[in-house]
Amino acid sequence: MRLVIARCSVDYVGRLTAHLPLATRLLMIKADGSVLVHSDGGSYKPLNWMSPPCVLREDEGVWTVTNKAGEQLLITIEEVLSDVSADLGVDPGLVKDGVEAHLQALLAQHCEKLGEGFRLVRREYPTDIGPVDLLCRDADGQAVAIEIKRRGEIDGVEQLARYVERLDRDPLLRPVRGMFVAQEIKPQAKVLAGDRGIVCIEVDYDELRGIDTSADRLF
Amino acid sequence: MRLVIARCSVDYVGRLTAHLPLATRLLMIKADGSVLVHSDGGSYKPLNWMSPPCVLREDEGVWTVTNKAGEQLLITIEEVLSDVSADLGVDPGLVKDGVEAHLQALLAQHCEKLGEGFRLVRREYPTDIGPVDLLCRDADGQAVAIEIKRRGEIDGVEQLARYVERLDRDPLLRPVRGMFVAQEIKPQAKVLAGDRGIVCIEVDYDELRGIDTSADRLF
DNA sequence: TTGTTGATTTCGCAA
DNA sequence: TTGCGAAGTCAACAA
Repeated sequence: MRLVIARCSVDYVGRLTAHLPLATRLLMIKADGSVLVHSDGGSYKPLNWMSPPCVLREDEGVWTVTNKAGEQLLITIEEVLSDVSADLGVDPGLVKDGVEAHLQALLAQHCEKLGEGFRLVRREYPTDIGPVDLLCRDADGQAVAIEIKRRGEIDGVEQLARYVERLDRDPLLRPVRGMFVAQEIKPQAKVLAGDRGIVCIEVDYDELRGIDTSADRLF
Repeated sequence: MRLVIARCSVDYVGRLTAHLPLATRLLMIKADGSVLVHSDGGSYKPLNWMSPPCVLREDEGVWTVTNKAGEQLLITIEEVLSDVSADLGVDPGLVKDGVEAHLQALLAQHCEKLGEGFRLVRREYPTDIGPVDLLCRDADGQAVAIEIKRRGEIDGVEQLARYVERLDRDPLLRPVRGMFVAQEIKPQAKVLAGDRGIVCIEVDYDELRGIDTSADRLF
């Protein structure tokens, strides 16, 4: 990795065109040739960048970064204030825990938490407009399509409503009801769900994880 | 801005928990206190980070970054390989040039590209749930409501369906048909559009831009 | 302040 | 490879 602090202006021509006027910025050049232009603030997103794979050509006062699609990042360098390099090696990578996939896995395993007598038919039950997270049968044997989100918003309800509409056309499933499950459901989503005849359930991730852990610890 | 290259391990506890094993990485500390942990590859997204506003506490071999919500980034530093600082000042910021707006302008000017004999009634035709991008009349004089997106997804189809439903209540327009226009339309959006009786058209932005340019150059 | 929408989204998984 | 949904999405903009 190479880190250059320089007074520069930057132009991007590709999926859009964008321009950065002359100012002092950090230019980060990674081992794969990708370039990031960072200012001293804002978020983790650079002001401008070129994603790998791409090629950096360094001319007198002008850097040209080009990718396969022909998109270009033009960096005009007025003055270099600092220029350091280091060999970082390959990163072992991030280990995550606590995202939607976990929630879905936990609920698939403990679907009785969603309603007494619930039995799982399958996860990722396919429809022709995409898979629904869980398909269950309730205590009466009626089909229940379940959409799981970390945070329940209006889109998720619409999405589930479409799934239910599709699944309800299947004579082997009909009648199908919908259940919207999330750690937290926004009021507007609840209203729309009510309109669509969809039940909303808010679940506690830590509690579910606890159940799972305690079940493991029985042995 | 301060740039530290160090052998370190990183733990994040907040909206999720995540761990980075010991490796050499770049730690970027911005003027607003935010911290980014970058590896020498991947995209512009850091391996881990803390967004501002947040506070960095530096102890012997351990950095603790905390934000208002109580989320924490713990950086355990084994060895510092480089440590440079620079004053970058405030960045004047990015100047963008949009694609979707341009696409709408081009199609308003060349709506015959959407169907033979099409005439523009107006851009941003108002309804009580928001303006539809274009309203046209086809060769037979029938009203056509047109929604333009850069990329056509399922939400856009729903949006257009709502517009068509509203406009169709107007006796001066009825019957109104819908047309969904984008550079690229996803298969699922096409399926839903078919269901809703909406026509899908994929247009070539570069070609349209070319027509426009050549038309300009007649003079 | 809160909600909604777009992104040069990026990222990960599965067909 | 492509498609699709999630993201610690982030960030801009409107209400």
